[in-house]
Amino acid sequence: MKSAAKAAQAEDSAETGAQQIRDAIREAIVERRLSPGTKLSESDVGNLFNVSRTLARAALQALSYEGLVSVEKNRGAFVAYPSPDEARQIFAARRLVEPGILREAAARITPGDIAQLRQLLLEEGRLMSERGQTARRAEIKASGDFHLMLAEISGNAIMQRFMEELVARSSLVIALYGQSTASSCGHSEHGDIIAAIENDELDRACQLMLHHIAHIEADLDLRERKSLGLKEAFEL
Amino acid sequence: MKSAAKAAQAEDSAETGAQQIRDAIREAIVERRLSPGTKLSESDVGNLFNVSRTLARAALQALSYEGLVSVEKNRGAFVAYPSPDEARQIFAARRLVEPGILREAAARITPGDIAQLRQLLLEEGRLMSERGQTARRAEIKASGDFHLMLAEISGNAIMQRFMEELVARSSLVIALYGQSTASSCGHSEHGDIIAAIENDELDRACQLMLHHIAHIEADLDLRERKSLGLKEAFEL
DNA sequence: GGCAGCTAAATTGTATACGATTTTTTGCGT
DNA sequence: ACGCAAAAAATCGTATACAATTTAGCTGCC
Repeated sequence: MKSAAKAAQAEDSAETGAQQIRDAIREAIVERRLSPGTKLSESDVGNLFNVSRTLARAALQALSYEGLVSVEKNRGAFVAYPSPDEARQIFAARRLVEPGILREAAARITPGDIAQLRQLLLEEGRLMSERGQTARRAEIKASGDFHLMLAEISGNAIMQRFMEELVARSSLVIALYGQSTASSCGHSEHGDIIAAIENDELDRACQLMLHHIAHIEADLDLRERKSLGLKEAFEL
Repeated sequence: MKSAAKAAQAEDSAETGAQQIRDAIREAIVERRLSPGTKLSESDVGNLFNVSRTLARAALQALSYEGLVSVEKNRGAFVAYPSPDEARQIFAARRLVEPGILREAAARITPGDIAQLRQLLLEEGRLMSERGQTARRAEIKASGDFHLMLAEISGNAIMQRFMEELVARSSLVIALYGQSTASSCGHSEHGDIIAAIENDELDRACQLMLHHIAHIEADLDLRERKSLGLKEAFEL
């Protein structure tokens, strides 16, 4: 079993080629193989995937709707470079919606769901102890998948899609402003949340979730880095 | 002053022609000049706006991402026809996020904002008493603008965009499943919410908001209409 | 040496063209 | 008449082509 919680397209198939490209680029962004600010020219993307610029462009447009790339008129597309203010808004949004999602998920959670969550947690822990870039990237994804799975359990496809966007953008923010070496320190917190759900301590679970998000945010250094790339960079 | 709460593109200009088409079609959908299920072929859209299919397609793709149109592979784009279940999810999402938005908005609201909200309310009331399709459509939009303006006041652009999507899709749902003749009965409820905010009765304001959403939802008749278009339609 | 202005290269914006898939129409047989 | 099969029309998926804009490089002048 590969990447779990992806849901994929149960439909007849991969609707159009652009979707695949979009997904591939998104994955690369979320796993931080593409750094914020990297230029994604339509021709390059097209060549890379052996498709025409038309499809490349469509994929980039789609990613722009999700806030993962920003397209500037007549200048091109770049991996999004969230400002500190954007970063704050992203986490404010998560604090706003995740407790609600948690409540809805708890209301309809099944033993099978809990088992799956635990499995995810185990995987996450295993990756944490492993070495290497590959493991690190997988860990980043697994950490987000926990939140995504809760959204999936909640049964609300709209909130699920919204959470996918928020988690992806969070990854960008952490890549930019994160300080701690550990990609997502709060591994144990995930476990605590599951435990609280199992014990029907709903309010406590929400509290834990809020703390968890706060912890992630506390690890950020949200200060305007004005690139300082000219004189200042050599003045020290 | 025209449609208020639109924010528009403060940037240098209308980024690309596709955006304009997208906005025009979205407005038509939200104002219910386009009914759910209406086919939007790329050629027709292109001809209508005197642009190539390329731009028409881009606009439709964008609308598809917002959930306002659904594109079916090799079949075309249609104005979205939300299922009863989708409708429930849309309103569940609103119940989930709107109280939170309200809280954030209340925390940073200014007297000027309140004045604007009141103005919006006045306009809404004026339209309610007016006759004619045009007034009806303007009323629909004004009713949504109240919720949108709260999101704008909250200062969170992400939540604002999300609310824009939810409000637009709500309009589709109401068009499909709404029963009452009044487009949005709860006009007075908007006023009550503002009053509660002014009096710093935050919890009450949230309660009112939840009731307001519940009222809108209560006006829906969410039952699978299976088109019953052949025999059944004449058998009664 | 440095800067203004112009020219050329690269990149995006939009249109058109062609192949693939679906839908409709036509026509035949029963 | 009815149903079914094959052809025709319409529509979407993708590629290519051309125009417009930006960026980089260069020349010449100060």
